[in-house]
Amino acid sequence: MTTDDWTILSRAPLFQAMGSEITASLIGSRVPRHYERGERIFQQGDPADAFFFIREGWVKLFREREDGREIVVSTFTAGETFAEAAMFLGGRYPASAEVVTPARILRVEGAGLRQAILKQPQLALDMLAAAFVHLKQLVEQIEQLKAQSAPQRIADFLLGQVSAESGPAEIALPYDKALIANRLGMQPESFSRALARLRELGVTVARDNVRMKDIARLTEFAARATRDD
Amino acid sequence: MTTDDWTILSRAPLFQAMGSEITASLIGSRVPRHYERGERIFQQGDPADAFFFIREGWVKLFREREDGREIVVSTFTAGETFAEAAMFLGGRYPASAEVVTPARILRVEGAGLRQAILKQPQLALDMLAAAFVHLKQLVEQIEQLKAQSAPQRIADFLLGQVSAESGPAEIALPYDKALIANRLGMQPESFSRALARLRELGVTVARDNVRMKDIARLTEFAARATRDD
DNA sequence: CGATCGTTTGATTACGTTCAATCGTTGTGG
DNA sequence: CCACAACGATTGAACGTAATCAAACGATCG
Repeated sequence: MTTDDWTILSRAPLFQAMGSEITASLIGSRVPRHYERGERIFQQGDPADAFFFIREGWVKLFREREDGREIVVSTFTAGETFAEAAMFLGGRYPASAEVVTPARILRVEGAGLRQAILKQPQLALDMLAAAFVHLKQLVEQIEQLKAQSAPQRIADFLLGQVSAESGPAEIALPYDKALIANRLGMQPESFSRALARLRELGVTVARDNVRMKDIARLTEFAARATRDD
Repeated sequence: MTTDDWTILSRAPLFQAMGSEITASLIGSRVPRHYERGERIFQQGDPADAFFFIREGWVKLFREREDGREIVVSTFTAGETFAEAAMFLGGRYPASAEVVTPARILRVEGAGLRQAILKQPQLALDMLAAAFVHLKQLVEQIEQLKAQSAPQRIADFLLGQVSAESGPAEIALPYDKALIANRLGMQPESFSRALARLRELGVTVARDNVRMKDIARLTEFAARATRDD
């Protein structure tokens, strides 16, 4: 691992909580592995014996249904850890994970971590905090799905990619539009059309480049009920 | 608290993990309070300084939107605890809770618990387990919302109320149909119609009484894609 | 240059929402 | 005790949104 790798890694809440010695002993001489787009990291039902840190790229977490469809539950990117909770309990992964862009990902075995916790209870609190963050995100996603129309969900998604709270902004879509569509619970065709309809609110799209003229207006639109414009 | 109260309470995973001494010291001489239908337990944004154990009745957990609509995120019933994670981190409740049937609920202050954890790290692991269970449930709900039609979600809900895996079953709906509808992400009218359409699969409804002729068939229906019957 | 993949566009359909009216039950007050 | 509100649930009709099926487009890659 390069110094850069370490810097970014130690910024992740979980590693920050662990402190550098424990982190170092946990990771040892392991380095992030390169993944190609489309590679599986783990499969729904596999024994959950490790969690992951993303150094670069994007990962999708999804459920596989009997009928073959995939339902994207969440996406993660550089600087984030995922599957900590599942690993931690030593059960089985409740979903599958796959790389959606070229990526570098560090796999961290869970065995050591479980021991570390018994020695340093504060660590458990931090893991709980991480789990709670995911929990809140899922609750918000449920609210989104139940209460917002397709264009509103897209607006929310776009707003999640910007830091400013008003004024204009320009971003690059992080991954395939079809994947965004799935994440937001709609078909790619619906995504395309709904995104086009956001033009009325000052959103212009060229390839994966999205320009928003007025963040505040978009925020307003995402929050309000469908019935009023 | 009666002996019955204690029996049921100590069956909850969280209390089971704590052991009887810690549980006793945490609860002291507190007793479950009676709540009327419609009473608020806490409000989205309140400081999360306690969690709750349901001795009797049903509780809904919901988000309140700017436009006044309520989005039900989850429901809980006798023998279950809720809001542990939020309380535990000492932040604020991310949703509101309200009693939907006459109920008896025990409020447990969080301050003591946080201290107990630092003394008994295993407890943190158990709390993490509880959080993970909720996490899985939310993931499943997201899958439901994204992948299943209204009748399928109702079928899933009904199946969640029965213990058997095949054969016939008869249950009472636990609370208002309008609330079930909201929980499943649809309008009461849609619920009514969708439930009626389940008649073809051997589901007959009279008031809040639901009789299912063939659990296995219903399970099959809930899992398969909408396109095929 | 042709093949492939991701995206867009078009036409049609189906599902669920919305608005509205009705029905049945429960509970209340005259 | 009955009449009548009040509420939950159902039913009907019209509408709207998104899904589906199908085709075309554009960029990328071999």
